[in-house]
Amino acid sequence: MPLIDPAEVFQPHDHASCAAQTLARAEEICDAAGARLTPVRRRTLEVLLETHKAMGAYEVLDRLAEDGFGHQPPVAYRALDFLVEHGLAHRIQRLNAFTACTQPGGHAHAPVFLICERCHAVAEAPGPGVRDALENAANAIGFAVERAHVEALGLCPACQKETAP
Amino acid sequence: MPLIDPAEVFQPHDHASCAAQTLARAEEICDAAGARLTPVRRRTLEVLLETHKAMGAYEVLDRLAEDGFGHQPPVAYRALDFLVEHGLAHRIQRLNAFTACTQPGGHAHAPVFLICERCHAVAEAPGPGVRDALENAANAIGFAVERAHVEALGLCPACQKETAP
DNA sequence: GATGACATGTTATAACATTACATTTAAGGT
DNA sequence: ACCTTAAATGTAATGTTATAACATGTCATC
Repeated sequence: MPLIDPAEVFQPHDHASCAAQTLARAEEICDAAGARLTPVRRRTLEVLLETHKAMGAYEVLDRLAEDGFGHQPPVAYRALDFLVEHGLAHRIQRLNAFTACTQPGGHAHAPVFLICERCHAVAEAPGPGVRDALENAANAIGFAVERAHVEALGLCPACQKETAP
Repeated sequence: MPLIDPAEVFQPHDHASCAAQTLARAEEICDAAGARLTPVRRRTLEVLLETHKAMGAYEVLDRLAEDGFGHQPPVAYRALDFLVEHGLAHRIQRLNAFTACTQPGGHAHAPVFLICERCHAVAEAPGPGVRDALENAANAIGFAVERAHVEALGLCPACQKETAP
């Protein structure tokens, strides 16, 4: 039972509850892993959860600084790294930016990212099918995949409607 | 008939001929497209072709400067952008770096990249299977994919042997 | 030989990321 | 409670990657 359906990310939804539930789930995950969701880390996740767009580290940093945390880059990068390590956020390579995980603990930590070029929202689609295909392609030449980044650029359902007519 | 088999990239091979053939093919492609493979651009491609590792823009820039071209970042970025636009090179998002295309004109311009974490070589495997799986995952939520970056990290065949025993 | 499109050179700066070191905080053992 | 230690945070300095903006040069075409 995903917290939010991938398709809903691109549509208006009860975002307050979407964010609150994800945050609650994040706390459970940290608890279970014996990891500490400290104030900066928690606040960083809250900031990322405000939007489904990816956010740059410096934008996060500005927000943290406003809240009284340090205003040097490592403050943001450390918190973001923690979140990524624990599967609570993802780095979007294509954008050099970060986004809160919408499925923490979900689909085997191997999502594919769908990045809308018009509204800049980022959704996570289930990755297993794509991973399998990738494994096949790699195995065919003897390459052993450890992890993969799959990022698609295109138009989300809502923006397709806006653009076409 | 690919210029070089993906698997060979990770093994010793006649690299001089590999590079020369690719360069020749690049010239044909530019000709056919009415694009000009000017001295900087050609030299940039030659530099990338020296190795199957991805190369950062500033490393390329240094090489160009040595050869008497300008030594400001745009010199390298413009040449690299040209090569990428014409399918003669690829940007590897994960590494913020560039690599010469080993299959110019080949497998529908939709390769998946295999990045060896030990020797840092980058190979291109045929992407269609992966693209199809990605299309399926995206279509399921109404997302229209325009292009995608698929990058796998792991160990190439040669480095698996080196590491295991 | 003027025009216009493309390509290159150069300056400056923006945007993203890390190293290194000092200080504080929290957890566990005695 | 107190000490020890590991983890987390703060801060300064710097490194790396990328682009904007504008000037100059080159070349094909008319």
